Amino acid sequence: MTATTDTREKILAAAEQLFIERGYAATSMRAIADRAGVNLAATNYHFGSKHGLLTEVFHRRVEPFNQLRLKNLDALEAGSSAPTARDILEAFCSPFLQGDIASKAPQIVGWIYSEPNSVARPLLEREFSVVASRFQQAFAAIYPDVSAQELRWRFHFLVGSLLHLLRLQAPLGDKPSNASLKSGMQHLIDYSLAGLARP
Amino acid sequence: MTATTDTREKILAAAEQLFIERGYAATSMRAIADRAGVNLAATNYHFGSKHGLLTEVFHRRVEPFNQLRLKNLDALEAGSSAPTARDILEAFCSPFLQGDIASKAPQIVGWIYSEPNSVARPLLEREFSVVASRFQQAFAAIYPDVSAQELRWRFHFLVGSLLHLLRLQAPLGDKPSNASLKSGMQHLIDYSLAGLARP
DNA sequence: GTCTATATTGGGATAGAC
DNA sequence: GTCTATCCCAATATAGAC
Repeated sequence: MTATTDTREKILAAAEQLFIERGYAATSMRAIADRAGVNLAATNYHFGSKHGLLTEVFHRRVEPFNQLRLKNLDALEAGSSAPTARDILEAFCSPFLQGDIASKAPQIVGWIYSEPNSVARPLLEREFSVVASRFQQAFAAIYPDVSAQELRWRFHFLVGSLLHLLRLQAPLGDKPSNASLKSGMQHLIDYSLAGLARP
Repeated sequence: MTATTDTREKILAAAEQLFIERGYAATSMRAIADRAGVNLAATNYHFGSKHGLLTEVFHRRVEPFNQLRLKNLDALEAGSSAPTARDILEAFCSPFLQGDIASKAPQIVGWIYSEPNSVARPLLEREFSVVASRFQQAFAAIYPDVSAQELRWRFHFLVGSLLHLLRLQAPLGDKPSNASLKSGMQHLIDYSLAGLARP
């Protein structure tokens, strides 16, 4: 690593943390530069603008993460036996637990959905539309007697529960931790299966 | 109505709309005053500060809304026959559909949960902790064989699905409307019942 | 690639006239 | 209760030296 990428990385890490904590609009470039321990001008040199920095912060976590989701799904569909709903659900959710690949991905994804539409929409469309469509198709193959519209609703509610878990990690009153995310994900899968797999 | 309350109301309505659209941090007092058609100084006169305005915008929608939820629950528990899970779920969700009482409440609630913790937490604790606890108790009475911890998770996921519905109104790809909120709420209740009512 | 210094704009809040 | 005018500070972004 040269000093160049080092500065870049420090800015990205600081911005990521502050966006998660305070949101995009409430985070200033000054605060980012301060926490990164770099000069204010370096932020604009490397990313052009605050919005450019936002795009990069989001993309570098979510892109490899979504690749992993799709790889999981490919593996299931290439298998000899047809995947179960639980298999698909785990392919969709479990990457959030693989800390080595995307330790910050849960918080990044939980955060971006909470931004106003003007901020979040373009990023969501770009990064998630393929994944959402692939996984909905996978569920559709399992439940041929459920209408596409009904299936979209069920998927919608699943995503809502997942995002709420990613954002708060534990129910109000409990204190969040890495353990509670892992445990919560198991609860989520059991809960969601009941809602997804109805006649 | 005197001119006084009129100005107050115009500011509240404008702030409410802008907070929903852009979020708290991205909304300036100037933008609020402009949209309300009042002078900038009037905003500080009536609410002291931007944060005071936020508190009032939130409270005036959510307070009567939560009262209605609790009234619904009281009525159920005072009835001769024991309420079903569906009864309780409807008591919790249906106030979002009563446009005359709380036409903006769905969007307000959907929005406040998306604010950073520093903004949202104090408001959430103040306004929702009683309601959440009452409804969890009601579910606990129905499912005595499910542990309190497990029940908190299920309630947590239900709230996540509900908030996602309130925020986006329709699945990605569909276009949102009042009709889709109403229809979505029925889908949500069926979906959530399956997750809540497991052995 | 990184710094200092600064241009420029917009923010929240208030003093004081009416 | 409402206005005008303004204070003071923080924001994004860039110019230009090193």
